[in-house]
This record gives sequence, C-alpha cells and structure tokens, in this order.
Amino acid sequence: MSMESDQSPLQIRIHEPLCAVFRRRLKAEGQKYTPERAQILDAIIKLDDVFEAEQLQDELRRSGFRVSKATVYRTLKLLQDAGIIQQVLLDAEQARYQLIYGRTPRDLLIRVDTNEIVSIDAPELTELCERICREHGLALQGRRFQIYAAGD
Amino acid sequence: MSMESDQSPLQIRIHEPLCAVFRRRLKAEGQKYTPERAQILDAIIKLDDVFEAEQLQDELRRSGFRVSKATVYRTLKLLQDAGIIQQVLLDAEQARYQLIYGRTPRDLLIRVDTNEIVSIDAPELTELCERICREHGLALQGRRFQIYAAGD
DNA sequence: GTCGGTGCAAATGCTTTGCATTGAT
DNA sequence: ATCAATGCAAAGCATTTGCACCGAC
Repeated sequence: MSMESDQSPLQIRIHEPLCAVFRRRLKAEGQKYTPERAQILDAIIKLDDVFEAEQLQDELRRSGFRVSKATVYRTLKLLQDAGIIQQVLLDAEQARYQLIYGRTPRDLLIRVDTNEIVSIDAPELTELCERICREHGLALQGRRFQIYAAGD
Repeated sequence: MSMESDQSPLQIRIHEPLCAVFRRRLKAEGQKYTPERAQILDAIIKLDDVFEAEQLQDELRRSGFRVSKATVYRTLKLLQDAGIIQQVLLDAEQARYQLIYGRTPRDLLIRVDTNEIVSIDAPELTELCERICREHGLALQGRRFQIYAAGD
C-alpha cells in the first residue's frame, strides 16, 4: 500500500553508465578506480556476451591494453561483488561471465552442436521460481536456467 | 508410421538394477566390469544425492574400499557417458555429480544460507523447454535449472 | 594369455596469492 | 605521502595422464 515510501535504498538511475556504477561502488569500499579496471569493464561491454577470462584479455589486447591475468581475475571478482557481472557455469572446465547489471534475463539456450549461446526470454520462469519458493517458504535469491539443444 | 519397427535399439527394463545397465554398456564398448567400478556405482547409489568426487571416495572408504582418485574420476566419466550420472554445476570450484538414470527431474533448489540442496518437481518446465526449442527449430537435449533461495 | 584397468606420481590448466614496485587519491 | 593495485612468478586445487604392474575376460 505504501508504494511511495523509500524502504528500498537502491534507486537505480536507468541510463547511468556502468563505469559510474563501478566507480561509486569502489569508492564506497575505499578502493580505487584504476585504468586497468576501467578498461576491463569497457572490454566486457564490448564483448556483450558470455565470455571467459582469456577472451576478455584478448579483447583488451585488441584495444591496445596489456593487463595481467591476475588483475583480470581480481577485477572480475570485484565486478561480481558489485553485481555488474555474474558467473555462468557451462561446464566444469572453466568459469564464464556475463554482464547482468540492469538486465533481467540470463537464461540461456546452448546449442550443443555449434556451441552457440543464445539468451532466451521466458517471463513465466520468474513466476515459476516465485511459486516454488513460496511453496517452500523461502525467499527467491536468483536462478540459473540453461537449455541444451541441437539443430535440425 | 512404422512405430512397431525396431529403429530404436534401447529397450529400458524399468526395474533393472543399475549395475546391470552399467555392465551391459561396458561390455558393448569392450570394457571391463571391475570391482572398483561396481563399488563406485554402489557408493553413488548409497549417497543418493548430489555429491563430489571426494565425498564419493569417502563413502567408498567407509564401506571398506580404497579406490584411487584417478579411478574415481575415470569411472565418473564412464558413468556419464553411460547416461547413469550427470554433472551438476553449482559453482566454479569443482564438479558435482548426480544419479539420473531412470529419474526425470534434476532441477534443484539451493538454499544459499544453509547450502542445503533439494530436488524440485516442476513438470511445466519440460513443456517450457520444449516450446522454446520448437520456437528456435531445435531439438531439446537437456536442461539445467537451479533456484537459489534463502530461509525466512 | 590379452588387453584393458589400476595406482601412483607427475603433469595440466584455471585461478589465486606473495611480494616488490607503481600509482591513484 | 599513503595505501591500495599491478605484474610477475610461484603456489593451489581439482582433474587428467603416463607408465609399470595387475587382473577380468
């Protein structure tokens, strides 16, 4: 009923650049917004897809930046903590990541024959998740949904 | 039209013991049904849950068997190929596994506060998966669905 | 008796960490 | 100037592999 109240402290400014979000978060934690971190976030935005640490480093190199693996991994962790990216688990070999800030879905359709990955939109999934949590008396925190399919 | 034909060679005998399934598969591939492999499958059945390689080895030890990690991993791979178990990806740290042969669901509800894992039953998910694949003109191969939730 | 299987220890590959140096604030 | 961040190389850890010996068929 009190929909106008300010119970939730997070006011998302929809079109705020991601780098500003990241910068703010870092400042709040007493951490620094370095060129490396800025470049890594830029590269992630350019990739605009599910990516692995190595691909990210490649993209950085392509843009003319050399960042060490150590820094890549450290920054990926920071970005996860900031809620900007999320791990995507496709297999046990290595972790992948995906931009999630300001985006609703991260449900994936994975073509096992071509390794192509497509985002799918399934609003009823959210309802389903909420219903299941309600039945268990729990609060929904998130979900991971992947469909594996092959062509023709 | 020729539904009575023997196009599909697999005739699943519903209550056939898993070890028989495994044994048959191994024989078909010219591989051997060793005590280690039998014990590993037994231990998996006893665990009856999502498990990691280390837990499996512990269960084996508890039953009085010493099997090397190498053999554990090699057998886990065989069991996956045989369609008896499946990897469950909960985090990037390590792989987990789960018995799937003869079981429909492997959808999980994960309590982030207690790390408890519960299987959930959601038949409408299957329909959803099939519909999405149909829309993309692809054949459904499998799915991975996990809900993350917290108590109270 | 033959191959395939096992254990061991070494190798692998992704990810993390210790440390001296560099740099954002 | 300070304190966190970087790069490098070494360490960690789950998983895989090479090889000599063993055992299921």
